Amino acid sequence: MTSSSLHGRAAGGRGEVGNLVTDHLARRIFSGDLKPGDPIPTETDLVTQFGISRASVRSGLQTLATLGIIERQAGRGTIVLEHREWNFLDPMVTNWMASNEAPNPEFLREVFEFRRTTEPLISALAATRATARDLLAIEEAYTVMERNWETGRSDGEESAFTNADIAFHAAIYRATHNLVWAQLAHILRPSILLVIRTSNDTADELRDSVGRHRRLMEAIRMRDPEAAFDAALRVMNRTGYDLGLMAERDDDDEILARLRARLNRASSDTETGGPSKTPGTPAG
Amino acid sequence: MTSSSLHGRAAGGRGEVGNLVTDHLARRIFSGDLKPGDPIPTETDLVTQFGISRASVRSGLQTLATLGIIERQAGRGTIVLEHREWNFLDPMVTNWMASNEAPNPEFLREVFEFRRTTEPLISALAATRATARDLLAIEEAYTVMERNWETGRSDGEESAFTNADIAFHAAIYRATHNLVWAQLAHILRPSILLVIRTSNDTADELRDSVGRHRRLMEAIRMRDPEAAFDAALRVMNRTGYDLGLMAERDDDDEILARLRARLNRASSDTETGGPSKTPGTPAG
DNA sequence: CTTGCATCATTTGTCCGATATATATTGAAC
DNA sequence: GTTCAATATATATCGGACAAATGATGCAAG
Repeated sequence: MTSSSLHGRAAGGRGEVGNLVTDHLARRIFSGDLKPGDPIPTETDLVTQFGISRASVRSGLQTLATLGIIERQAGRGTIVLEHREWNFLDPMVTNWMASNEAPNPEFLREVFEFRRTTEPLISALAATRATARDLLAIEEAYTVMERNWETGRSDGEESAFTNADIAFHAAIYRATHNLVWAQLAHILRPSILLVIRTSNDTADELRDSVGRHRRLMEAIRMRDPEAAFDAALRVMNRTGYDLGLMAERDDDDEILARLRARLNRASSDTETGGPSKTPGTPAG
Repeated sequence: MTSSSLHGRAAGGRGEVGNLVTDHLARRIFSGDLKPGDPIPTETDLVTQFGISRASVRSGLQTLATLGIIERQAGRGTIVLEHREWNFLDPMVTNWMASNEAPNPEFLREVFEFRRTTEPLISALAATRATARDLLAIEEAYTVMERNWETGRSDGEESAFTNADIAFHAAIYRATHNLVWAQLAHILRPSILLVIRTSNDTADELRDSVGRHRRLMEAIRMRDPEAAFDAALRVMNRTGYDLGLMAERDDDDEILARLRARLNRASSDTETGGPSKTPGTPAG
C-alpha cells in the first residue's frame, strides 16, 4: 500500500470502541443526514445504541469536537457546527469527505478549484527541488497509471489507476519539500475520487490524461519549472473538463498568462535592503 | 478582539479541566522539551500532578492524539509522534506554534516559504474575486497598520500593528472565496509573530513595509491581478529580508518570471475537449 | 394575562474504583 | 542460549455516582 500514508488512521486505526461512534456520526454528518445546527443524539442514547460505556462514547465525541465538527455544551447538548468551523485540512476530515456516502459537491468543487490554481505552482517548485527519491516516487506512480489506463477507473474507487493517480500528485506535493504543501496533499483523495464518481471517461480521454501526466513528470525530471507549470495546468484543465466544471477556455488562464509577463519586469524589485548571499537550491 | 476569529478556541475554550493537560503538554512539546519519540508522563502521573481525575487526563490526551501529535498504545505508553505526523494546518496547532515558548524556527521558516511562494497567487485571485466586504476588511486592517506604524511592533505580540498585519493578510486569503485558502489563513499568525521576534525593524523599514502593503491593497482594490501578484511578492520579499531568510535577489523570482513568459504561449492549450495531439501511448 | 422566581429535568463535565487488554520485562525450565 | 510462562506496567473500557450548566415548567405576585 504505497498510498497508505495518505489514508491516515481514519479514526478507526485501532479497534478502539469510541471510534465506532466517531465514524458513525461522521458518516451521518458528511452525508448530510445531520446538518449544521442539528442536535446529536445524547451520550446516553449512544450508550444504549452502541452498547458501550459512556466513557467510550465521550471519547468518540471528543474526536469530532477537536476537529471542529461538533460542539458540546453542558446542559444544552451537542450540535453540529457550521461548515466554516470544520477543519477541512485535517486528514481525517478529508477522508470522510472522500467517502462514498458524502456527496458534497460544494466542498469538492472548492478543493478542485484550489488544486487547479495551485498545482501549476507546486509542480514548478517540485521541478526545482525534487530529489532522486521524489522522482522515483513520481515515476513509480506514473508507471502504474500507464500500466492500468485501459482498465482505468472501472474497478471503482480503489482501482490501481485511481490510487496511482493520487500517489502521483501527492508525490509532487511532497517533492516541494515544504511542510505545508506536504500536508495539503491530503486533500487530493477526495478531489480525485470526485472525478471518478462524476465523469465517465472514454478511452481516448483517459489516454489523453495519461499523456498529460507523462509530460508533467518529464518536465519535473528535466528540472524545467516552466514546462512543469505548463504541464500541470494542462493536467488540471483535463480534469476540470472531465468534471464539467471548466469550459473549453478559462479566463483564469489568461489572467495567469498576463501575470507572468508582468513579473518579468517586477522581479527587478527584489533589492529589499541590505546585502546577503543567495540561499541556493534547497533539498540537496 | 477583532482577530479572535483567528485564535480559534485554543483547547482552553471552556474551563474544561482536561485542557489543562493538553495545554501543558503542548507547551512542553512545542518548546522542544519533549521531542518526537520521547515518552509522555503516564496517565496516573498526570493525575497526581494536576490533581484531576484520570478521565479528564485522558480527555486532554486524546485532543493531542487527534491532532497527530502524540500516539497512545496500550501497554507501551504514550510518545510524541514525528513532526511529519502533526496536523500543522489545524488552528490549535498553529496557535501553539505561535506561542512564545515555541522557538521552532524550522517550522516557521517553512511556513514563511510557503507564504512567499503562494501569497502572490492568492493576492492575484483576491484581486479578481474580492467583494466590497472583502475590500472593506482589507482597508480597515491597512488603516490600523498605517495609524500605528510608528509605534510599530514595540508593544509586543499583541500590538495593534501586529494584529492588523495578520488581519490584512487573512482578509486577502478570505477574499479568494475558496474554502481551502480561507482555512490556511490560520498559518499567518505564527508566521507573522516570527517576524516580530526575529527582526528589529527600523522606522524606515517599517514605513517601507507599510507602503508595500498599501500598494498591494490598491492593486486588489483596482482589481488588477497582475499588480497584486507583483505587490504581494514585494511584501513578502520585504518580510523575508527582515527575517534574514532572503537574499537581495532570490532565484525563485527568476523562476517565477520565466514561468510567466512560458505560460503566455502555453495558455493556448486549454482546448481540453477532444483528444488532443500527441496523447501518445506513453511507451516510455 | 404577564412577569418574576423557584423548581425540576436534561445533558454534559468530572470523579472514583475496578477490570480488561496490550506490551515489555523477568525468570525459570529445557 | 532459547522458549515460554508469570509478572509488571500502561492504556482501554466499564459501571456508577455526583457536579455544573442549561432549558423548561409551574407557581405566585403584580
